[in-house]
Amino acid sequence: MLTDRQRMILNAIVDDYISSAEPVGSRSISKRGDVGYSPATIRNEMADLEDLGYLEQPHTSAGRIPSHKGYRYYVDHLVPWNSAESAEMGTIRAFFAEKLNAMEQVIQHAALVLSNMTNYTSILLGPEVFHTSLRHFQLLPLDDRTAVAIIVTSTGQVENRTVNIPPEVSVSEMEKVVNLLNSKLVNVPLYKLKTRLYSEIGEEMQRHISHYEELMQVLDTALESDQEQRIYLSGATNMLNQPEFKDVDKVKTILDLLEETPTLLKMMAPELGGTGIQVRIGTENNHVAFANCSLITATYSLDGQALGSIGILGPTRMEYARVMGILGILSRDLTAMLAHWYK
Amino acid sequence: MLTDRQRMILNAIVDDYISSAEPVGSRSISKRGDVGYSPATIRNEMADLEDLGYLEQPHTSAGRIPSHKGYRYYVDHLVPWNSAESAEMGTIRAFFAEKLNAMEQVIQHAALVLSNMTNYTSILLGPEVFHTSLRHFQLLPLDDRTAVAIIVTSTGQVENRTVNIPPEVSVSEMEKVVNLLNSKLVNVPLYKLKTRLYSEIGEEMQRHISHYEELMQVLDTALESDQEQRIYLSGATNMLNQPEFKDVDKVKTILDLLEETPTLLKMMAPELGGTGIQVRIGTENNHVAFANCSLITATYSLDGQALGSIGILGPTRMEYARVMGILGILSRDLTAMLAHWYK
DNA sequence: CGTTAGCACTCGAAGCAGATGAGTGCTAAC
DNA sequence: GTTAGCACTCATCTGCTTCGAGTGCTAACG
Repeated sequence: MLTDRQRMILNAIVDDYISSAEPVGSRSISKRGDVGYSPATIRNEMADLEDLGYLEQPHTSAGRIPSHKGYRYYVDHLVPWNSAESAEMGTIRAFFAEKLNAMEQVIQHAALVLSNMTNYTSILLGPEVFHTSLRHFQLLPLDDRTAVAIIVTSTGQVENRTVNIPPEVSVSEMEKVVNLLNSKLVNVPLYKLKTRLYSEIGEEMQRHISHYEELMQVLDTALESDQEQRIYLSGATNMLNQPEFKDVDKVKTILDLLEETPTLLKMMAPELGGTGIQVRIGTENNHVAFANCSLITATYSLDGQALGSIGILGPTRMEYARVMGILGILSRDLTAMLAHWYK
Repeated sequence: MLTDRQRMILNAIVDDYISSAEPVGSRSISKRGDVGYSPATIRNEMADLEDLGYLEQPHTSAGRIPSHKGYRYYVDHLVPWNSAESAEMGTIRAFFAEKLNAMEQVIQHAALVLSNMTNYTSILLGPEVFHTSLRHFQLLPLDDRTAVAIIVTSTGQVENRTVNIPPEVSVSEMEKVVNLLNSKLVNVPLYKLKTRLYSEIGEEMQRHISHYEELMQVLDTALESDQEQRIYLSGATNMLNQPEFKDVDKVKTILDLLEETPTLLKMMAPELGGTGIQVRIGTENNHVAFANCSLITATYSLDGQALGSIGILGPTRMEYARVMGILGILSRDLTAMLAHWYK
């Protein structure tokens, strides 16, 4: 719908604004050289672009800045898509070179690397409990009344929970039960554990075990899956580097939001059909506090099914191209790594 | 060294400044009522206090604000010591009412409660590895090449580490070793584990076990104690509420420092002889960035030996009385809880 | 002699006026 | 279709003034 020249100018404006954070005027676009027109011509086009809603003017005699619609167009049509062989590649690959074992560590480290590379805030969502399964279950007695329930998942995570053991239950009985669980529940997805516990094992347990009720209660709390999905944040204070957040109040509302796990979860939850890289600009994140922020997310997956997501939060004036490139590489590599993990 | 009246006035000034964050003038002190003198008299005393170094003037015709020395005097001699039965007590006790099991959870929760109650930043240092001992050791095989080493400590913490098992070592051998470890190393302090491993068990193992070298290597990484002591931060963004930190740059350096674990460790490390509540004002924290901050810390202990510490970081203009009261109560209760924990 | 009233003085904060200049929109010429 | 020229706008900067909170000093008071 836009002419080539309009696209070119819009592109130049967004680029300029991204790096300068100042409204950009017709003269500075003209001087850049890559748009070979005089300021006047550019002014005309800018006026048109403003009418079409791609640009905004903070006030009459200031330069133009991209509107949300402008950013959207930029992201959808103009981003220089140099995902191929970027300089970033090296850093990311180097990060994978360190041998890291448990999935959790990988994710945590990735968050750090991301925020350092981009100077924005990175948000990583751990592999969903949804798709991980039980690899091993164990009860370690601490004393005669308490024990630690240990759940090892297929991604190598180890979760533990302290449980109270009712006095009536004997150690040998506990052992029997644990063996039963390990033989029957291994490879069952975590979120199905509790239902399977009742449906498949209940009957058998009732036959062999006294104090069925009490034991079930213990197991129930033991298998309580760590509902709060792991979220890893890194570089939250990078927000403070951005000139648009030099107002403490604004930044405070954002940082406060970042401490609320549920909000983050909602934001980061992988879109249903959404594969590839998603960009949500300004109000597209459904939160007023993020009106001046953009969130770029990608998912990593196994067998084509999204397992978790990685994201970068920054100002709407964000280095979309670079960040999208980095996220693309990282999500691909994470996916590859997962596949390898499962052999 | 100060006269009663000077003390009274200093106290009034600090109190006023703590709640208003504005330089306080002679008139406002006089109007408060609790100092029954005219502004002129108070002015004279203020001039003296300034000469003595307890007060400062931001500029000639502004009110006075307490100097570091003034805060120090206030904290040492003037803080209304109402630790007895404060309203805070309820909140803290309520927090302990929830039954919480593992030490780790308790600490984490305490950090949250502290920052919420005070509106400052809370920093908690977990129980030192130094004084916790091994309660149980376990190796869970994941597949034929890897296993999870699980260490349960006397404080109920569960640490886990993934280790690679050399192909030459058989499962039954591993079991033998684990049993040996459990029979010999339980109740040994964590930091002594590795030396004990070599001194006491090495010999015996060499007799019964083939592939001694390889196994030792596995155990060595498995017992590697989680060097980085656990630090729990809460309410870091509360810093942004303080008017003295409305300048983004200042707050950024502080928040950045708070993300550096080593720095925090150094700051929070329990003082050697120091028992009770410690207050470090401004530059007494050895960090320029904390020049405008005060850190109040207390320790919790077992058998008279400090295990960890709890602290509140806020502006030098801080509600010392309240915070010190809260920290006092909480540290006492944590200590009591620990004693109970060990029975 | 300690306390207080009075007063001149200081100095930052707030408000205002004019200058500056980046940037625009429009018109007319190329 | 493009561009040069020009009048116009408006945020920002600067210097100036005013205002007032607060001081220090002196002298008077009980």
